[in-house]
Amino acid sequence: MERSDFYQEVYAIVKEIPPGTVITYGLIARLTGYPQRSRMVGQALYHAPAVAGLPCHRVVNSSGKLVPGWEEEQRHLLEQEGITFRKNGQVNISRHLWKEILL
DNA sequence: AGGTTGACTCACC
DNA sequence: TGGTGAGCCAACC
Repeated sequence: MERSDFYQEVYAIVKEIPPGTVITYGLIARLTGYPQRSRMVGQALYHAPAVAGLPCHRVVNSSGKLVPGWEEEQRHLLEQEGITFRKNGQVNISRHLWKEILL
């Protein structure tokens, strides 16, 4: 499996995340068939071309934390979709997780 | 070639 | 709940 293939799979999954839901790096890694590569999912998104128009603001880590250095704008985008946050500023994952993909 | 780094996660305190 | 430490893996010095 080439790096670009893995990246493309990640992008394909992220592209399908419905508005108003979120998903974690670990879950994306699982869906690609490489459950140990959660860190690589982050790399893929970091290197994702802006023109791809991916809803990468809907990807958060397993504790609900936002992307380092992008918290403010990301939070706005998520709030516009109806995502709610906890007191500590982290996404309320249990409520908004994209569950359909787990079936 | 070997050490460091990070958009991570899990198991334990 | 929240913090910490170990495991993780490919990219990048």
